[in-house]
Amino acid sequence: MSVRGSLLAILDQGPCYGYQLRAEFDRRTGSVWPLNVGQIYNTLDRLEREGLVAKGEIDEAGHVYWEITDAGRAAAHEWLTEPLERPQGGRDELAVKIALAATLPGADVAAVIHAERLAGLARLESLAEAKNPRASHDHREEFARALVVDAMISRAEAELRWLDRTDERLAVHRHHTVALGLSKARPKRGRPARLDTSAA
Amino acid sequence: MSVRGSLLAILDQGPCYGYQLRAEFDRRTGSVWPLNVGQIYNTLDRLEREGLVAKGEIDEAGHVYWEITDAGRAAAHEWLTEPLERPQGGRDELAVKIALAATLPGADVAAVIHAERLAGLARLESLAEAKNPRASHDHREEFARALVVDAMISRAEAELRWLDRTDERLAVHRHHTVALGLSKARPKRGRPARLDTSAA
DNA sequence: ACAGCCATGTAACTTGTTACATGATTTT
DNA sequence: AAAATCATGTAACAAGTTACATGGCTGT
Repeated sequence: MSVRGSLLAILDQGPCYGYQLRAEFDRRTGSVWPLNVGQIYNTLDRLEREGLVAKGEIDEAGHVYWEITDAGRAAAHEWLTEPLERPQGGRDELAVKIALAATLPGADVAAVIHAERLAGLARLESLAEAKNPRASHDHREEFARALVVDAMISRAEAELRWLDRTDERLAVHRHHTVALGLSKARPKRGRPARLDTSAA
Repeated sequence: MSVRGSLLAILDQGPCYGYQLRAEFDRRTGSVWPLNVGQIYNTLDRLEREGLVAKGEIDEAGHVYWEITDAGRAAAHEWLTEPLERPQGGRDELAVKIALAATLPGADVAAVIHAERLAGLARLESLAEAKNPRASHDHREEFARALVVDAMISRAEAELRWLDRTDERLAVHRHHTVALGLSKARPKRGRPARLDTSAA
């Protein structure tokens, strides 16, 4: 919902045309996440379908301006006011992967963790570089960039710490079995059925 | 890709039928993210289209078993081996929202941050509760649950810290202007055009 | 003249997600 | 007999993402 919400919030400041919206999004997020222009037009169409924005005038230069509707204003306000809904299946990709790996008899969890750890460190490094102020930027855009990069660093560090903790935990519990074969305790009542590469 | 990858990784252990796959996924992730069964069948169909899995035998009880193909095995291996690709537009929803709010002349950033902070604390609290071992579980499933819950706590804490830092930073820089009106510096060459609810 | 940015759009696709329909079998 | 669980599926949607087509204008 971040593109959706962002466009609404920006349009709440006044009519904009598509290409301009991208520029606004970029400015306001420190140009950290380049946004494909096509997506702007897609999203505008979808927002129009929902009655949250409307096609407005076209100026002499041919720019197609979009305006926010009352419903759109309400939606923008809600997006800002209400805390982000973490969708039901807000799965943490990394956690899923490591948890899976830890329970697969065949897999080398330590190697998986190590690979992710390296990638995390690399990411951190490039983020540290991205932190250095850019040259030609507006100082407000620079500020936005700092916020955003800081968030990414924060998250990356948290992931690394978690990976380390998990690695240790696994090392400690290594002598216990963590691996899970395909469950033999099948549902209630089909006759048992087949297979089992299990190693429990 | 976490459902996709998980199914492949599980099927790599041996053939399973749909309903069973959900049980396996749940067990291996501590039942933290309940997975709609329908999605299993959807995903299996999609994986079949890609040639990564194939419909296998049906046992006496009527269970439709799925098998992994060689290509599927390769994909599963890659999913585990290669660090997760953070997609291009790997936008951090929270960071986008706060950055946007911070640059909108009209918005009350502090309030937005405060709301997210409260939500974050609430989440942390419910996670702390979710950390308590469940009764009837297998101890390995309990372990998986611990890993996953820990990851979520770790992330939630990181977000809270970032929110606090950001709040402070904004307070310090409050006297400087952070708000960004719609850019007057329009692209190169259309005649200026219209509007401006800007407040810079 | 040619490269490159400005600008608008379209089509297709991916992953995830829900809601619903259907029926068999257990459990109460 | 009713409620719950097992089990398989379908249809539709949401949000994001890319690749491509098209044209005008601008600076070199």
